[in-house]
Amino acid sequence: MTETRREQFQALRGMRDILPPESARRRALTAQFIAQCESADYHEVVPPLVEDLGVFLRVGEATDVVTKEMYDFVDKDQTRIALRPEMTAGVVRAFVQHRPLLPWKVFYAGTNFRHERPQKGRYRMFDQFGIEALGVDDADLDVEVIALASRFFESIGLRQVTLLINSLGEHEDRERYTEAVRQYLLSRRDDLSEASQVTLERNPLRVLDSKRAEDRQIIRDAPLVADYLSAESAAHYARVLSGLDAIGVSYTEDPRLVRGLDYYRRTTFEFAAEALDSAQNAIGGGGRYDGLAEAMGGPATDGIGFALGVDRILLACDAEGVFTPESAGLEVFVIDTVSGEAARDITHQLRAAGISADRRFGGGSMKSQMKSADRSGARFALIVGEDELAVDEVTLRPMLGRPADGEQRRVGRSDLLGELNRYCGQIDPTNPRTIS
RNA sequence: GUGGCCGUAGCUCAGCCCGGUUAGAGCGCCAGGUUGUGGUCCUGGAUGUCGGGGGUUCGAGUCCCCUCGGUCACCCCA
Repeated sequence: MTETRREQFQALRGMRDILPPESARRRALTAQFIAQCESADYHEVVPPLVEDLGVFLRVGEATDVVTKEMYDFVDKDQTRIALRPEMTAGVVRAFVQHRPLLPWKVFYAGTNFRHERPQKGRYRMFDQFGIEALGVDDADLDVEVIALASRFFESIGLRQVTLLINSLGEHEDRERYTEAVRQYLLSRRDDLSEASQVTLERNPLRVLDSKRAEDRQIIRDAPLVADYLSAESAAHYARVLSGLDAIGVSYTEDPRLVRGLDYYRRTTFEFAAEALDSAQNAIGGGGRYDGLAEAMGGPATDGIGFALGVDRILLACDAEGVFTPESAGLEVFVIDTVSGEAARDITHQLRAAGISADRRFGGGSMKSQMKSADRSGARFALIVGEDELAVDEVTLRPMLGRPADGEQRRVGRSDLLGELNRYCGQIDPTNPRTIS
């Protein structure tokens, strides 16, 4: 009765630990994305993880992301704050606060929180990266933004990605269209699924996204946005499409694509991974949000951006069997069967010289230390035993069977670095190598 | 938030339907075969709050309830 068991904690629901080697793979993915961004002159912005609740409410009062899924709470000073459910709102807030020169082209990579029921490819804590470009009304910017995402997917080897695209028109167009959809759906209200009838009340456009069989037929006959676009919106959209054609980015027009966030205007798009058979096959999405900066209290400023889901991209990569980067690999594993002092000193010396090295702590037999060396994947085992110690030498044993690494041999301690430098690369300490 | 399925060693799983001696396998791990040499092979070894709590029973991994977690779908979205 008095015996108490120590409670064992585990990660909260929907949150998980990313362990090696998966952690390195994610880092490599992000590095790829950053490279694409920088090639187009986008630079990183790092907004806070927490904002005033009001910032996120601008995302849309009618969206689930804001109404049901936000991690919001009252701070110690009684202000209402929230963990970000997405990045765009914070970035636009930052834009309004700092008023940078236009155009402002930024990228971000970070963690978001949404209190949803976890599912494959959907977690309560999840990473996204994306870009935002503010201050330009040119359709060619839409093309640039979309093309950047498209190039990124190609660069990591993803092939089965479909770009879905649509235009929701200007604010007024969208309003008129929404009303038309509402009227139409009301006329068929009794045929809609129960859930969609509820959705219809607060956000008619979202009904168009329903996956329920009974809704499908009705949705098919719903009014099309294209018929509600102003001449200007239609021209903008046409120019986006012709731009994509010109640079060879293929797309599928989807007149039902409405997307979940209220702030979208005109161009909207989504990337679907065809290799994913789960319902979570949207690996990214974005669009224009021309009214958002103004809603945030800033000047009327056009904007466009997208966000990509790291977890889902990786899932898609798994499904296609692509993007399996290998780590750089350990160069030397030091084995010391005497006192351990040589292992201590040599690993330090090698690392300082830019050669990656590891050893085993706690000694152990030659055999067991060799097993450790093998498991480490090291290119060379560097052996120090009684014999070597006596004559101030080490034994260098190639472990990977590469002909270029030569045969096992004895090397003088003073010649060690010179010998290894013939095989192992130097590390620039200001630019540590990453896995590629 | 709603519903289906699942939860047994570090991992993948068998055992559960038809309760009954020390709960198993493969992989991994450790050690030895090889008193200085890994990856193959052989031999041996360690490891389980059977997710947690309660109940039924002489007896529960096995049956019942609750709960937590996972998973899939819906909702929604990346």
